[in-house]
Amino acid sequence: MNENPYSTAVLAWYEANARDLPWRRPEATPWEILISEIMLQQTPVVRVLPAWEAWVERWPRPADLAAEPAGEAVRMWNRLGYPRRALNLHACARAIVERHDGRVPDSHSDLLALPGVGPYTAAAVASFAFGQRHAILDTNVRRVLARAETGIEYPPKTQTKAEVRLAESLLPDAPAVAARWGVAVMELGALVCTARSPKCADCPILDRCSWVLAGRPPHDGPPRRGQTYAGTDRQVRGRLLAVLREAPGPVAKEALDAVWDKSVQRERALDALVADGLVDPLEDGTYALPG
DNA sequence: CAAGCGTGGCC
DNA sequence: TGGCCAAGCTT
Repeated sequence: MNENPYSTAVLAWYEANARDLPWRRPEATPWEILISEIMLQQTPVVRVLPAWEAWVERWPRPADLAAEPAGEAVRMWNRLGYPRRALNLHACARAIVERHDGRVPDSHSDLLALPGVGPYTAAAVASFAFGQRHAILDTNVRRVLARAETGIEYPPKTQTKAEVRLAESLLPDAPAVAARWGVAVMELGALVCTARSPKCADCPILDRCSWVLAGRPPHDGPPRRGQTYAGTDRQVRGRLLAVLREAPGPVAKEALDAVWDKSVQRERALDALVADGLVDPLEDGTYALPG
């Protein structure tokens, strides 16, 4: 068998422990899987589940979403965070209709050309939706490989070429097995080999984990970058957009002004939202979600 | 390439 | 309590 030293154990563990997520079911369509992958970017599964259900019910095919104004996607995004992704998904739908006859493309390069689809998401859709052989390297896999292979607690802050090479070197040869392997390692990172308090007692490759064999040395080097939020433009953007999402139609400037005291920062945030295409300034001085 | 981009839950 | 973290992408 053309498998890496972990694959049998990890695949068996996945069979027994994988969560029953709707986008993993056999009947899930490539479009549904693409929606899930965009939603899951930097967002926990538990928060994605209800949003995903609502989206696939309302827009079961790319053409259904493509027929709507972008603002409807932003409104449906609700509080998932990073609302730019709603715009991206809407633009994906229109690109898929215009360039790919309404079907999610199956080639990695075509996927990569879609808005908001980067190397990870393109590989994930090609692998999970179409059974192709691509290295899956997300935050979960990076952490598992850092520990199991490299023997360090956390991967580098930014993804390195060495990590990509490592992930590729571990990829089973048969596409179907490779696809299974990719989702299995992700799941292992999500459920067992977690960032804080990993559940090593439940790990199927504990006896081969370089980090454990080295005595679980703590992370050294610079502290990992923390995200600040309170008081940032991001928080202001979030408040401004929330007002627009919750309103049935265009809102007056005064309603937006009420969400933040500091006018300079508030105006900067609003301008940025307009520049990003998330907010539409209307002729009469009111603001709306994009048409 | 490092910074910017939302939101909420957890320890 | 508050920093950390969550299936990244874009510029």
